[in-house]
Amino acid sequence: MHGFLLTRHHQDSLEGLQLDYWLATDQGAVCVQQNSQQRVCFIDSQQQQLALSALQKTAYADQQWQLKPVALKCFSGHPALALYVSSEAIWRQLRPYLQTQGVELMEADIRPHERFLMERFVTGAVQLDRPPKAQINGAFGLVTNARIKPSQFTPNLRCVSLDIETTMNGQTIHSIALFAKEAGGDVRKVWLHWPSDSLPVDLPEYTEVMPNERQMLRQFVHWLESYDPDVFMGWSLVQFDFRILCQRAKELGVRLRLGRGGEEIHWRAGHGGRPARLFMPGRVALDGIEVMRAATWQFESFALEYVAQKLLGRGKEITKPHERGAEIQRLYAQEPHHLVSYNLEDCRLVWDIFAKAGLLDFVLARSQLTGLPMDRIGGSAQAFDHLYLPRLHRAGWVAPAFASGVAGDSPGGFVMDSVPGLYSNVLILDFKSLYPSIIRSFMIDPLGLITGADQQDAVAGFKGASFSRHDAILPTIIATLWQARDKAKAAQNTPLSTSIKIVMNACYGVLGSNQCRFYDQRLASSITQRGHAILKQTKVLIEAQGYKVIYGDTDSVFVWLGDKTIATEVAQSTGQALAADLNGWWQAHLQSEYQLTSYLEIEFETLFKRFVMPTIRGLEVGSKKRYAGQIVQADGSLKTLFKGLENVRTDWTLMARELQQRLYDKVFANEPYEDLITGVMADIYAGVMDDKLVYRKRIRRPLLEYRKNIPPHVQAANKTEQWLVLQGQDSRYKNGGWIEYVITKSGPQSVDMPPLPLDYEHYVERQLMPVVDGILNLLGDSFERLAGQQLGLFE
DNA sequence: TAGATACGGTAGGTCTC
DNA sequence: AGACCTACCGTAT
Repeated sequence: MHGFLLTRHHQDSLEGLQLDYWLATDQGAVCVQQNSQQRVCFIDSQQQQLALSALQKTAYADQQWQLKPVALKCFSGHPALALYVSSEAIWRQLRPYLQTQGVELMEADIRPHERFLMERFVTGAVQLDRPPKAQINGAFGLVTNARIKPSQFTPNLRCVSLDIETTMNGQTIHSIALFAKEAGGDVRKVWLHWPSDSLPVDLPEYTEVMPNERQMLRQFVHWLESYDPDVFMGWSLVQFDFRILCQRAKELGVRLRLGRGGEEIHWRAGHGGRPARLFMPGRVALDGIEVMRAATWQFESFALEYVAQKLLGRGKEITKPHERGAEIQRLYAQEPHHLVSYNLEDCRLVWDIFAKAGLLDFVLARSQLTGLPMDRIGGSAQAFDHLYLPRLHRAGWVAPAFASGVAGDSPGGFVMDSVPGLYSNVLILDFKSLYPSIIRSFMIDPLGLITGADQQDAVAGFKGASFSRHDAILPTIIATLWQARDKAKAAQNTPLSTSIKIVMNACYGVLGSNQCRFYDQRLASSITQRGHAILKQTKVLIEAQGYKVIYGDTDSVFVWLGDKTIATEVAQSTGQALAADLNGWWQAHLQSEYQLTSYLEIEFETLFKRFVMPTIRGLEVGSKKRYAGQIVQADGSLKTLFKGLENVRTDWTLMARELQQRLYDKVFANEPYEDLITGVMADIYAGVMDDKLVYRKRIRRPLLEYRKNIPPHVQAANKTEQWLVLQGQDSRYKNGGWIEYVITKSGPQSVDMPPLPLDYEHYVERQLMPVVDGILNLLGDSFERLAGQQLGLFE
């Protein structure tokens, strides 16, 4: 029998430590229980006496812990001892005590339910050695002490999209909506809490009206028990909807038994920027925002309205964000039938976003690759552990305790000085997954770093590192991921190839983070400094072919083919030929110089027909991480692409961003631009551009924490807060958030407040002029000249 | 319980003349 | 008033 892991927990039971796994299978939900398990961690044999005497001082008898030699070595080179503890309660006492006694515990942070999976190489899908026994109510199957193996099973999950509407303070729930698409048709359900005797009219047929909130919650739980979903989807689902649901249920004395074994669900706040967590055995709550971020989707705003508009081309039924809260209250009071349909529509939007963006496939792929639970976002360090530790143990080693490697800074990517100017025919060559390919080619590996130290044939790294050619684990993991990614790409499975790319890159990221147990300056530097060398040498090789490299960042080089007219096809084949040459050179070089196989792979990625590399503002030197260029799209049309420039910066006004787009288009097309600029300037002064003069910026901290200086967006927020008090309204910015503000003749103020005359001089000088001069100066022209002419006309 | 560094630009704030 | 430094934000890779 095969299944896919939904949730995992551990707890003390009468039979020792118990592990609970919930699986989705083709025969419904299955609970797998493993009894009599133990906590395990490791101790350096040098600390044996210290550990023993500390343990014997505790109140716990020998049967509750065991310290045994095992056939594993520590990174120190000494043999390791394993400490087994039979209950979580005792573990919680022993662990801090041993640590205060100076005993260093290795792998003590690996929780037993994770260790059980990883030591069996199980990530997302599992195979059971026996069928489950159906439970009395038939709702799920139970297996005790199964043997489990990894599997490639892909589940058919039963999902449901959830959304609630509440009063503005979240103290009362008006309605709860669920939506799902099934083969047999759409599932629609809205529970409306309506205390009055006179029922509202025109309610959609899927509405169920309940006389009070308590009964609404009960009915909601009751319905879900029989629908029995595997996955809840939503928008801020855990942070908002489940928080309110749990809070209200508690206040009203309703038990939200939504766990699959009848467990009451618990909501736990996140601490220190971490997301909130939900305890719900057997079901997964997926927040669309978190999943999209993890899948590297980027939006100017993750408001449901905005994402739906961008992705689906349709938005919510109530659009103005500031009025939304009040509008919902009005709807509930006056037009409950509209509130019901609005509530359901939000569910449907979330469902459609998940479908369109392939989010569920992404979550499954990621879980299958990393072994992390489906609802765990981020967690690169854990994903690394899940893949690395079992292989390390098989090789006979125990992972070091935290922060035991060589500390110190490691450089990041190498960014070339750029050659500013306006060009034709610039192409980008790009190393595909440079850091993973360096890890793979140069045998970068935490274990190899230890064992390579006294191996004659080791590969030299940086900062004194040398890496074993024989013991490397990470290069093998990368190789497997790399092949899987090529396969996913060939099958056009984007969610899968995206997750593989993220996991591969995270393998570098965690090694450079002192939060990772394998952190060592020599590991991170052997990757990044090798990258520097590769990029510099690549530039030399290209220039030896007679082309100029005008820029490069970390894994890319920008090659200028010369301003003569070149047919697109010719430029493209030049790029491909260059890439092929370089790949061949690196293969030969690594073989002859290091006797290594090169997995470095440079690719011709982009051809710019026209290209701008600006200078730093007010200087002659070229800028970095800022450029624009004109690409040829698949249908033959031209498109201008911006990187880093004002056009892509959300903290610049729409006026400046749009002007930059139109101005660059004109310059690339060799069209006159004067009228465009003077026209926009005239429009600003005429007051017809006011709605495009709004700044939007995040207030990243609570207002009171801005002490050293008060930037304009914070000034605007402070002013608004004072005004809100006078209006008798609630604070809006006290804890930060987003603010939209304008610069008026009496300073910055938010768009919430009654409008004042705008400071048009500010906008011309600080928004229009920088954008215009950014490109005109390269043409020997300037805004000053244009403005002077304009003034001349008026004189 | 936790991926990283590199970069540019604006505006606020301080120092100097 | 202008030079210089720093805080803050958003971005590239």
